Amino acid sequence: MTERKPRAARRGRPRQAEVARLAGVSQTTVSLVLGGNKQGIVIQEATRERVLEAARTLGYVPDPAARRLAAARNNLLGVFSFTATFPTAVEHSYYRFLVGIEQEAAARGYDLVLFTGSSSGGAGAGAPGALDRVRLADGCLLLGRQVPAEPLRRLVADGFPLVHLGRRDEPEGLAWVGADYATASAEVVGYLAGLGHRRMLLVREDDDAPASADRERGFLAGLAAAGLPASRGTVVRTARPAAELDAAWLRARYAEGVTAFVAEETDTGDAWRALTTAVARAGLRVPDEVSLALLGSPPADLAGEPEPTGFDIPRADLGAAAVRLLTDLLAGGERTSAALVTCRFRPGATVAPPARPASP
Amino acid sequence: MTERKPRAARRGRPRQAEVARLAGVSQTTVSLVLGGNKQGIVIQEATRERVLEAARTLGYVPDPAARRLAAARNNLLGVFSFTATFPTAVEHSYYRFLVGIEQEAAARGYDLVLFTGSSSGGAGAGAPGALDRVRLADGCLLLGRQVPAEPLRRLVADGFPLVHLGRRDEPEGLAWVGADYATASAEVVGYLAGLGHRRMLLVREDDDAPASADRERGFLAGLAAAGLPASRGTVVRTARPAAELDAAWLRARYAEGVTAFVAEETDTGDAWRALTTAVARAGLRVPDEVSLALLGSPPADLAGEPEPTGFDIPRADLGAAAVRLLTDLLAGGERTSAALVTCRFRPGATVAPPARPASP
DNA sequence: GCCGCCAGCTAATGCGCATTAGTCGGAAGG
DNA sequence: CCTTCCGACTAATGCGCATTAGCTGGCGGC
Repeated sequence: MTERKPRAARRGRPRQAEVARLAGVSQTTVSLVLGGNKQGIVIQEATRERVLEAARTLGYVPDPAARRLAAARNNLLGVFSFTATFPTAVEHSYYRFLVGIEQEAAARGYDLVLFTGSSSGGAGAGAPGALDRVRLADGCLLLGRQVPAEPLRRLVADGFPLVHLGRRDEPEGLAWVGADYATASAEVVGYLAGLGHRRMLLVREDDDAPASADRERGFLAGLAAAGLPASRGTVVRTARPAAELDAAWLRARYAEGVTAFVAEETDTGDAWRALTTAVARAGLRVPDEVSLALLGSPPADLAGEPEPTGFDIPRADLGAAAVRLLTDLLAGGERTSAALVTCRFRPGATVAPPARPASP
Repeated sequence: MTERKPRAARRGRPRQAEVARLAGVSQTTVSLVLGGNKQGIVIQEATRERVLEAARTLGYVPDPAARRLAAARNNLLGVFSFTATFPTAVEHSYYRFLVGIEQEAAARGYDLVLFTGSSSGGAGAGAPGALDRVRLADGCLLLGRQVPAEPLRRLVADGFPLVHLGRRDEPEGLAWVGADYATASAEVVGYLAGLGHRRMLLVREDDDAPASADRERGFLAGLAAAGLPASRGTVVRTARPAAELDAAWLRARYAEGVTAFVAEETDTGDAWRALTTAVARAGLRVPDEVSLALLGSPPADLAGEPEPTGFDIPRADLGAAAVRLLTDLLAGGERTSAALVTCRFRPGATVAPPARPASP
């Protein structure tokens, strides 16, 4: 008469009560044995064995929701992405991150929850309350820029462990892991200077993303380190590089003694594209007459071209670092709120010593 | 005295009870109002408004864990992989699957759990009980061949919803989604025949994977459909294609009137590799003198080569189809246990009409 | 004038687990 | 011989929500 009539089909997923029955102990004991027994309650080895055996027999796996509800943890890390990274041209960037995330998570004994509709940029990410789903996991990795501020703020305020991939200062207290663009950019400048370039230019888009600012900072630091001057025209900001950086412009700079042009990587790769086009139209040869460098990776459609000198963002490392930070937060909650990973210098084939002596 | 002393800091997140108090109703009513009230219980508009207002005021957000606990489902689909697919050369195959899986899962309102250590082929996949972790999800997708039979059998026996990507007959009752290699292979043969080829060969590795068998079946069916004969030597089985299929062998076949060589895709791509190498060494030109076709995708390292004629496995579609099947199983459990997705023909550049009339 | 009924709620219960108070049968102590 | 204590568990409780049984007060019907 007291027949169990579950509301939703239970799929035969065994619970602790079943394990307990099989082992001839109470549900509490099962919880104690399987949960690591942080209370230090003494349990006989034989009993422990019986419970473990029973659990194995039944294929018991704790219910994450229940666990969560009872204020424990799941060994689940969330991954939530706000940009439409999955199926588009930028897809590899997401995948690379994922590879690093996956490996590090595995190493630390966590499984991953991919919050869908987030990575495909579909309805999911924008829907109200979408971000709240991450509360199922113990903590969550965030990627992308278009983060809805308000829900995020609340999550952070509630103390939910979150780590953003990429620098992000927005909600106070949000942890992040970024690439060290500044150092890598300086390194590229150093390389150019070492080859003998005395005058070089940075082309960047006209926004104020931290990533752009960091690169400019590094670029200028690199110049300073090499003892090279920076004038007004050393950093070129343009919203429409394709239109403004034409052959004439490039020739003019070349005539002024500029022998190396450096572009920042952007979503579209437009700065780099404009630069290569302009050089070609100006009839200058790379790298014999003009050296070109790219502060990041080339756009996918330019894969066939000669490899640009510059640096690569170690996406996998970045993902791994983010997982490390997140699990640290979970473990003890150091207030370690940020970390930088270093980019790898890429020699490439677009840089050579300047052909003619630099003008004064 | 009855002061609330939560075990884990409650982070000040409001719950339904708080909303209820503020609105002057019961927690049940709040749940009813906010939960969509699927029971059709009548609630006065004024009350509804008050509740909504209160919820808004407090910034109430339902706790997903509690919600899932109460509803006895997680809205979680698992993804478990047995092969070391993640960081290796074959990585794209895994990624492609994932793209399709992700999109379809998102469309159906499921999140994904990536069981780690499975896809990275690390300790995870092999460890005892590793497969049991999937019970955390409502159902699970399986990829890879090296599936531990016993745990899998139990899962299936327990009625846990599982779908394997790729054909698989092993444990009776396991659902799967595969690519229709047979039809696609026949199509390639038909294409060759249509161009005038009268004698062609299939090179396959010496194992009995369903995938290989299907291709052979399709190949032979294609021949039959074109009214072409198949003799003993029409299908070449070899465990070491690189060694056995040398220039001499190829020249001999060519002398016999074979104008088209077809290779099956394998993990390593060795059959295709051997074929192209042999043709080159034999001094024959592709596709002018000899046509080559590949039943599948070329290995990644041969990406620069001319695109092989053949077909592509629609991995994303396959992933999506698998999710569809799995969610159907979850929803009502049709005993739909298998599905095939069709492969896309790829014209490529390694096939042309035979240069000389086919010998009898 | 009593019954039944219905609209509009509320009380109670359980999901699966972790945790906190016991409980119980001895062994040690006096 | 009775109290204390301890080892080894178990009973009970609550997490936040959904769901299912009520419960209540008014109104129409006969």
